[in-house]
Amino acid sequence: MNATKQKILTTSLTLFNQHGIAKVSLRTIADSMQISVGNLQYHFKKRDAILETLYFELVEKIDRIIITATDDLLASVCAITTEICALFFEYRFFLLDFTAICRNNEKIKQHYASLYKRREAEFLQIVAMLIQHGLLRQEVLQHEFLYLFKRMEVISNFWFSSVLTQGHELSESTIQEYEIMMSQNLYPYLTEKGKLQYRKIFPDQML
Amino acid sequence: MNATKQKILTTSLTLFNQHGIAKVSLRTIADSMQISVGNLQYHFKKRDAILETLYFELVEKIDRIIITATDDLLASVCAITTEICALFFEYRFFLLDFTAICRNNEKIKQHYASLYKRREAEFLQIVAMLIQHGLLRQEVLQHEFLYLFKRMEVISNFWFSSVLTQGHELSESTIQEYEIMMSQNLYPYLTEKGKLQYRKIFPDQML
DNA sequence: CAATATTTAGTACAATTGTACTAAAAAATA
DNA sequence: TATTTTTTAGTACAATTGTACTAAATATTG
Repeated sequence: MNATKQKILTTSLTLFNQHGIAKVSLRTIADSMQISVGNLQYHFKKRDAILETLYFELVEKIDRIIITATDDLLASVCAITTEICALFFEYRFFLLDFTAICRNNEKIKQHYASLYKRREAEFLQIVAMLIQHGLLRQEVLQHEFLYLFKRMEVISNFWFSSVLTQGHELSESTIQEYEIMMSQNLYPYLTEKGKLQYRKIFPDQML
Repeated sequence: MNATKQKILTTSLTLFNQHGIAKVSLRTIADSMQISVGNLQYHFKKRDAILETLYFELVEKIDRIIITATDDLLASVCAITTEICALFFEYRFFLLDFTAICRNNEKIKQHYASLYKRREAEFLQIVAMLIQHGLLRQEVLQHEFLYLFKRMEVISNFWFSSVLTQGHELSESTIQEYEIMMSQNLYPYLTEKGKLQYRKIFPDQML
């Protein structure tokens, strides 16, 4: 990819993360990297083209993570969580304006809707595997793990937003808290065997 | 309160819920209720004044709910959840643009930040009571119920947003799912006694 | 070198926004 | 009724936005 085009993307990402999409105009981006708006527009005909490129960049990076998951199950599920969180932080602007973006961009909206379904299926597969390995207990409520997924997805997508609304800035500790929240969310569903492994992965969390 | 002023609020609420804050200008509101922008501005000097009034309206309504909670503990906790969800739905525009609002409005931002802390304390108090009544088990992980609160707060504030990003419209079933998610979130922490009561409250959820 | 394609800058424009301001109309008050 | 206050409409304005368009500069190619 063209060097200018690439720099437009990284500059936009930085500015979006810093000030939120709504407050970053094409002029803001152009001024920030000292090129003309005309030049910027030569590389991205529509403003939304920048957004979409960044979105699919993120999606692709996440997909690459998920595929590489293999060996020790519980540990690798936790590791994936960590990696996803890091990526989410890198593209945090996106999550902070998630609803607005989906409302204004049909392309991203539709893509995420189908992505969500795919992720749901993948999650339930992992759950099935965890049960098979005797790490997770059986369901005792209707669609218990489906709702667990839904909750995890909300937390995953909106935890950064939540932190901001609490009046804090996003930082390293935000990421750490995210990981604790996600892992603790899983904990009550683990079998004794699962809890034993959990203790090894997160010794600091134990009382 | 003045009739015109009141109608401005209800009209704004409807329009905000329908199209999102960003797409509702002062002219949109004025045109919709067939008054002049000048008149609108007479009642609300700043655009944000409308927003703030609606916000504090919601806060007050929620406060009234929480205070009236008394008797059968687990059931009333669930009942409160339902009522809050109904109010959130009524003012859903607010949650759908929560981060943007907090970024742009210092007054609301600061108020919510302190409200969050208050709610956290209240939640932990209720947890203590539930434990005392033998309905909730003791903590086994560090800050386990604090993180449970954090998760509940994220889900509570961003569930509607999440549904929209999944490509669905908000409806009655959205509210129902919210209630199931929130109650199932609590379930794994209940004692045998607590689970027994749970079964009475949500017989449909049992396998 | 000459010709062509790519990249850049600059200007212009139409649309929208929040808000300030003025004056008329309506309501309240004395 | 007279006058004072409240409410309403209308106009104007400055700022910002995304984007279209033109022409110059630069790089590439033959």
